[in-house]
Amino acid sequence: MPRAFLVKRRTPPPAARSWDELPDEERADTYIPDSIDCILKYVTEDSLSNSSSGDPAGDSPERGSHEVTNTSNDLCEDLGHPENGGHSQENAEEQPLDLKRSVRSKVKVTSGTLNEELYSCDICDKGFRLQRMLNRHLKCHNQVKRHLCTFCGKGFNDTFDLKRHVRTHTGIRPYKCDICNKAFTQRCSLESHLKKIHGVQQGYAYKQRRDKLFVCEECGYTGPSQEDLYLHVYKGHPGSAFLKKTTKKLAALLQNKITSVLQGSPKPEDEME
DNA sequence: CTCTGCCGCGAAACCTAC
DNA sequence: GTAGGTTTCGCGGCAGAG
Repeated sequence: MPRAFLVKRRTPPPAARSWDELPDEERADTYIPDSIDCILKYVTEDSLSNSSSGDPAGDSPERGSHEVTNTSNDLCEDLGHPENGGHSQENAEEQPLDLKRSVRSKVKVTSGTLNEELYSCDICDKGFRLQRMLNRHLKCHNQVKRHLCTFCGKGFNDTFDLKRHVRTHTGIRPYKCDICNKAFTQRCSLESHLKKIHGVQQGYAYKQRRDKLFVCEECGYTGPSQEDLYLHVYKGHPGSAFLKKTTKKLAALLQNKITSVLQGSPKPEDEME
């Protein structure tokens, strides 16, 4: 197996990804990047303060994403400058590579009948069965990327795309091979690995949903249920945005169970306020 | 009903061994 | 240069929340 998969070297960030030097089996399930604070600080102080075209009203430091007005190409150009996006000179040399990625275009041929597609995109003529699908598709053509990576400044249209991307910075790899302990950031990577390396064929139908994996983006902990994850975050990361985002109804439901589990354990600090 | 988070699929890019 | 496995990400579809 090529060692590149154990020690990633493609795009080292300004602050070294020390966690990437660990073997997968050591970092797979619970992995806390110890330099995450310095990275966030670096980005916050250097890039955000210098981006005069930013969104000062909407950028809370606690937010995982930011409203941005960069175009994707503009963004790539900006990232080439150390003062805008936190890239070092070393990374600036790799910028052509990033640029290639950013302009990568995909021509995806979607199977299915076009006869029932009543809503078509004026820009690319792609057709959709539902208006809301067209509305969502139009975001793809929108130059404004709503969700900005706090590590590298790259923008995404989708929060999940950002969340998935951030794992490349944090080193969190929730999907672990039971056979060789190698870990992956995405499920399809694990399934591809299982199929090619171990010859394990997944027994799922096309597009069949797998069991949801509940991942703590703070440390990489994975739980079998939302309740389990909530309990983990509640105890281990009381200041996590995850707790704030959990709906009140669900939180109340989980809180009752957690209370019975903890049986009088002290509340987290921010809950005490 | 709309919005949005999450998911899987697919493909380009990447990396190392040979 | 090529092969083969991995990484990364764009995007359509689905489903739950509001």
